[in-house]
Amino acid sequence: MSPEHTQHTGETCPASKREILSRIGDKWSLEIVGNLWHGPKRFNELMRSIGGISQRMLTLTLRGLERDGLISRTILPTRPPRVDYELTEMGKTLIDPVHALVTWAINNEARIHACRAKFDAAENS
Amino acid sequence: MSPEHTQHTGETCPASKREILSRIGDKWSLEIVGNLWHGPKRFNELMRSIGGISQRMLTLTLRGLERDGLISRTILPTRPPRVDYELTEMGKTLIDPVHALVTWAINNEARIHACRAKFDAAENS
DNA sequence: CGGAATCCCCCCCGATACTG
DNA sequence: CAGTATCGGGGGGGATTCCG
Repeated sequence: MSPEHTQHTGETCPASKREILSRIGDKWSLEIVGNLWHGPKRFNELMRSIGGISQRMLTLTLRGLERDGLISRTILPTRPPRVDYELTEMGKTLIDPVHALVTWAINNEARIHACRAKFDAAENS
Repeated sequence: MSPEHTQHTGETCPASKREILSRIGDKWSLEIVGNLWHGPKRFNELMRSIGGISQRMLTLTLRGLERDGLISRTILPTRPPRVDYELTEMGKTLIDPVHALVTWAINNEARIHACRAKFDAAENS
């Protein structure tokens, strides 16, 4: 164990890295991790707080994250049934990197939209 | 300007954040940014170093990143023609967050595959 | 060399309906 | 409440061909 910080200043890393990145870097996974970093949430809680995700995609993405060991799924034997989703220890190590990316997105959103408008105007000339 | 670090501990940020995230979080954008953080590269240079990307997707993704103001495209009037792609100033601010994510992916790849195997074995029982 | 254009397949994903 | 099942379209993306 203890993969000791794989020295990696650039290139390398063929397809497997990309596989992992597209797993956690897809449209909904980042969102779910972002919505779980305060603590556990239930299915419909996630559904509401994410907004715009279909039941199907929420289920599928949660399954994928669970399969990868990033979140845990706990069934509470209450009535009505209740299921809590929570970041695992490994999942929690994702918080910092994801948070950095989310913060970047928020801070640069306006600038990006400005660039887009400029670019589109230029090519329509 | 100067969006001064948007305080953001969790939720918030509706659809626009997701739009930006899915822009840079798609299959190829992260890869391209990762391959440019050492300096400019040419089209076919990127093609080779990324590996597995089609000409079409490289073109499309580069256009998208250029449109968003994250990379610049410079045509050198040499013979044969030569085109350099390079991170813009805003693009360079992406290096740290992306690098964090890539490092995470590399360091957790083995563990994730182990989790997957375990999960798949469990449900096939 | 660095593209643009066309064709076409696959699968992602939303909508809807049903279950425990 | 928390899912599963099924259908169907839309577009992501590969292969190929042609251009400057």
